[in-house]
Amino acid sequence: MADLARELGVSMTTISRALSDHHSIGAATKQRVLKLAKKLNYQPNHLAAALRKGQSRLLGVVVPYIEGKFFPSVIQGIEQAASKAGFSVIVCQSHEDVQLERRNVETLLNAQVAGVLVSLARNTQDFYHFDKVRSRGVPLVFFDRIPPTEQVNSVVLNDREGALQATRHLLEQGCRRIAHLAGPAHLNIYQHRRQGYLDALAAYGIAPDESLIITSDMTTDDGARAMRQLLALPEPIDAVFAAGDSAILGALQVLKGQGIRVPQDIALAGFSNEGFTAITEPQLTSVDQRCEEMGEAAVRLFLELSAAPDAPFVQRQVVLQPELFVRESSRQGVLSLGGR
Amino acid sequence: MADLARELGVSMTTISRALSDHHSIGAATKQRVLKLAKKLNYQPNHLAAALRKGQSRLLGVVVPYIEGKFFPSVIQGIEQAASKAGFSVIVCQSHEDVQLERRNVETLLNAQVAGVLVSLARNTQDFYHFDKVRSRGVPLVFFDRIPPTEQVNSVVLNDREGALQATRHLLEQGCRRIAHLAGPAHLNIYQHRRQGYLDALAAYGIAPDESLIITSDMTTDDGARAMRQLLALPEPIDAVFAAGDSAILGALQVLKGQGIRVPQDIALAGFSNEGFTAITEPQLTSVDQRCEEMGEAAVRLFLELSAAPDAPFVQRQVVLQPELFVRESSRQGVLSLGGR
DNA sequence: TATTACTACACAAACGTTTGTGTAGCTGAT
DNA sequence: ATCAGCTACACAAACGTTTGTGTAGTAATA
Repeated sequence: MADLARELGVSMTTISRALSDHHSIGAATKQRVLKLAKKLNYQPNHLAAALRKGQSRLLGVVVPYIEGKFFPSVIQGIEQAASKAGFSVIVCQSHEDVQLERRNVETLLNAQVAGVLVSLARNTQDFYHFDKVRSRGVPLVFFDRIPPTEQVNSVVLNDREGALQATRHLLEQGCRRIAHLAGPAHLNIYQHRRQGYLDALAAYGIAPDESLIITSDMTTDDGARAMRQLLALPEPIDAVFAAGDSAILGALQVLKGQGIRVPQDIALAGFSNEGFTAITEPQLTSVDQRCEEMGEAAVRLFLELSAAPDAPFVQRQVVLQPELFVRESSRQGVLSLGGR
Repeated sequence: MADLARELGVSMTTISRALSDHHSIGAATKQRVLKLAKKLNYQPNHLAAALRKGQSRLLGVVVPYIEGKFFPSVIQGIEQAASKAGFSVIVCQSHEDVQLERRNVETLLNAQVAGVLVSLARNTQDFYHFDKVRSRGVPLVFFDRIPPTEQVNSVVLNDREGALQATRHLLEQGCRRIAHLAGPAHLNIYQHRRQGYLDALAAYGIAPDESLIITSDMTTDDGARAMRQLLALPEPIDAVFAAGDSAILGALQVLKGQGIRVPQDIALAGFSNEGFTAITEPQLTSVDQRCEEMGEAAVRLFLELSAAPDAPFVQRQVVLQPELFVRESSRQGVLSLGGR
């Protein structure tokens, strides 16, 4: 900047204001500055600016992990929206551990991020570590896995609706004894998916049967275990809706191992629309989570918050609508061909 | 820091040096400073330090994308090793686009990252945008997809060895007409995999047949297309080795669609050991890439480089050994059962 | 004519650290 | 007695921006 100022015979103030399009700089001067900046290949030092302004162009993201489809896709969406707004993204993983989550939040604050986007770790039950974020006036947005009670800004999928769609779909296929593989109840998403399952049953006048609802951590193994348990029931089931695709995959593997036909004998539906749902045989019906939209929405929310830094807190929540992808594991055509 | 200095009646210099364990500060003073810092919950402003030192505790990473298994896992490894060394990671995607890659590198430099780790975009053919990184004295490490000719520090998989193992395995199963689905030749990895394939054939005294080598972008569709092309050959093949798992998946789908038995009629092997290789039927044999080790190695290399900032440039390369995961799509037991 | 308002710019302080240089007292070797 | 080499600390200048305040000159309004 000093070079530019010297070259043009103006002060650094003028340079700075010209570059940031300040109103008190004449259009002609702005042009001259911009042109010379390009010519000298001037690279602004964001660090200095951040230091002075107490705020950087970095956006901090904390996720439990970045495997599978969901979180990478959300991050993808975040990245895209953020870079459009001139922000860079810094991603941390909590590895499903509150302690690491706390450390991550500290790290991000120390990096003077402009905002923090968080999806909670599985075992996060208290939320004091986020107070510091708020008290520093840094916009805070939760996505997907959000604190159950706290007053926070968040963007979530309508998990209940997704589960309801999937379960209703199974009902429409003629299934009546539908089991549910549920996830840890203290995570909002699993709670809502379970509720959607129950609501769909209720709409068909079916009383919920607790022995058909199996709660676990939703891994493939958990799904397999649960499926075996369900097969051992005296009265056979005719469908399974799982709150996650890994679990339903485990279930599918058990069924195939025992020669039980899917969907003819038992229909399956999962949640997340993971990549492998289109690879298994039969392909798995699943609820798509609008991952990228979720990322974009989170960034949008952040931008709104940071546009009005000290506006009084108003809780905002964006709710995305899921979409059911019907595949072979539950398809009607196949069911009727199965001659049930 | 000013608070600390005032409280203890010393200068800020002393505080700063005490905190960074400078030799010219007495042990007693250091203790006092550290204790008070903890008590007042002093949070260092890394930005200011970075500005002053011209270097932050951020590590920049540029990858083509973060889907599938490979890059997320590498990033995982990077993250782990970096945080152990007190660095945070900032990830950018080039989306396989040189232009974006260039922009990403600029962004990272502007963020004053301490180092840059890069895996090249598919269409990156010139490397001027990395000169700026070097000229600023910022350590630069390439991983997996590296510039073919340039003198650079890098960590790569022994792709040739992996391909050789896979092809030799197919040969050991009795296959003799083995096709190869190759990737873009200007990317080192695909070149080496192709070479490994050729070397394995040579070791068995088999002359390469150009009509059996099909080059593409290695998507699932590409794999399917290639498989159809191979099936149309006058002389039938008995195995396919693909330089990527997506392509071999496409091939598998075509084979199953046509009722051709795998591995009895045609054996398959892929590369990457993607998650879905254990889900398909039959499960797919594939070469594992040691993703996390690659990330760790890249960080280690970076740390070495930044430990000796202005040492004369010595090209360093870490070569990781791949591991072949043999699964049903190529298993001997099944082959012999197939009665060939 | 006086007041206000706007344009166009410069001065200099601030952001929170790090670090080269300076100083003073002390120890041990020459 | 002198010098070198240590320890232990303070001063003040940097790092590259942003921004409140000040100062002119010009135009519009009262």
